[in-house]
Amino acid sequence: MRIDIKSNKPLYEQIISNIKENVLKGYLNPGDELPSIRRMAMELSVTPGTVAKAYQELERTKIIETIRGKGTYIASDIDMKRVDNDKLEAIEKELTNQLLELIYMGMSKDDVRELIERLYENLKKED
Amino acid sequence: MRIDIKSNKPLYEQIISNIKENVLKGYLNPGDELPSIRRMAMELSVTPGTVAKAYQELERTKIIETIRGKGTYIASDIDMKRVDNDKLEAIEKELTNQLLELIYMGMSKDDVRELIERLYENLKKED
Amino acid sequence: MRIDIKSNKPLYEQIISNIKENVLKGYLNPGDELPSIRRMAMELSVTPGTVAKAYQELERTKIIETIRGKGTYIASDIDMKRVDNDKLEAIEKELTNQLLELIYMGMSKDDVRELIERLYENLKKED
Amino acid sequence: MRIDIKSNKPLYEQIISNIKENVLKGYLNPGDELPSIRRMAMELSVTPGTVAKAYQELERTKIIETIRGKGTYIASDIDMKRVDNDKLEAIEKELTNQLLELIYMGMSKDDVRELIERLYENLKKED
DNA sequence: GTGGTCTAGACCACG
DNA sequence: GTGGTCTAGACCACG
Repeated sequence: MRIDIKSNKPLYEQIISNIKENVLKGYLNPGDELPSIRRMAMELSVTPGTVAKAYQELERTKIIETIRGKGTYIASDIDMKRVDNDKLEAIEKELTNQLLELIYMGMSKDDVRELIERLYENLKKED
Repeated sequence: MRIDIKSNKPLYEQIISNIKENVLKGYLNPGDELPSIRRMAMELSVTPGTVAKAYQELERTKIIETIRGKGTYIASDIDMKRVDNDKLEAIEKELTNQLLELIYMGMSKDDVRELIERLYENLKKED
Repeated sequence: MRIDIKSNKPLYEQIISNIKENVLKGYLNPGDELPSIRRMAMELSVTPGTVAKAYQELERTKIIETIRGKGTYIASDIDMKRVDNDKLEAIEKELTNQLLELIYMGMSKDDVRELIERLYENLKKED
Repeated sequence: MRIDIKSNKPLYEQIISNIKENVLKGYLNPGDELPSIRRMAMELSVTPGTVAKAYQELERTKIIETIRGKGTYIASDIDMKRVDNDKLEAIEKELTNQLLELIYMGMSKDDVRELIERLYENLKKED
């Protein structure tokens, strides 16, 4: 698991994306224990507050569960089928902007299709 | 042309996206004059500096041309075929994150494909 | 004689540079008559005020002479040997900045030397 | 580091030139931290916005890297070998104008050569 | 009229 | 603490 300190994407969001990706790929499964906040912070060379923020957000969206005094775990009832319309709309807006950029860089519809396909495949099991 | 004051996306970036989208859809064509900074600022209820920042960014990427003391125009030699590898890489990263979110919302590969197709179509001429 | 409306260099300065260059190359000689302000303005598709400003500046630096009611001429006693220390300092500063940019673009000392040589040659008689 | 408030050169451009010059001379090296926007603004008696504009421009050209919430640093992979043809053309035009001025001040080809040589040397390590 | 720069602040998210 | 965005204005050169 790696973090890019130079990215303009906030560190805590990078941590969230990373964990979600690991769940999706099957590297992390329901019930698996996550490293403690301090341990994870050390591994990534960030402050504990940053990891805490990521964990809180993941807990809020029910991807992980914290058992006080024990540890943090991937939620046992993790459900990937909840649809959040507000969020969907936001993602669509952002996706639209990125498509716009791709088109401005000279990509044809087929190029875009292919790119999406490729990115999608990279996300499913095994990097 | 509208701006969403509540969006977490900076106003000047929204202006940029809007203009790019209008060019792509054919509402704005090479040589067309854009509203002056002050006029656009009034219409959008933002400060002139915010519009100026958007225009300057568009100028740097060669989408518009400004003639000091005269006005701002869609570039006559607008070229959408320049490829910028650094930028492509950044877009791929962001796209990956958005795909991730879509999958978490329960979308199948076909759903994603369909969504992209739909967004793409919305970008081409006529909303 | 051409003017670049898109340049960020003021039009009147472009006119000044153009005339100076023509004198240097021998296309314009002491005593030669320049087009009237209105005529020059039409030829360059600029407003007469812009040409007037250029002529005034050239007159101030003794490169041209205006004889009221007759016309404007290249100064008969044009002297290219006046040294203006303030101006020299200003030019040195700007030159330094441009050298800086060239070095940042990867030019070696020899590359720079060669470039200057080439530009210098282009300035002397015959383009 | 000094700024000339009376110069007709914009303050933020002066800041940019200053930093580039310091990098070239080896006073600033890859990884070095730059003063924060506010600190630099105070030292130069300008507004933070002006320094921010300079830093952003330097970031766009990959000379510095900023880590949001942490600070601004000289790029670790600073690369001076990127060639930008549009920019080169613009610099050549400006250089031509400056050579023109030098010739008008009575400089011979040798004088010009010498001047360039001297300016070039001043740029390399140690003032 | 136009765009460009700048001030003197404010508020924000991130760490 | 840091950088990023934005306001509400000012002044400037150019045309």
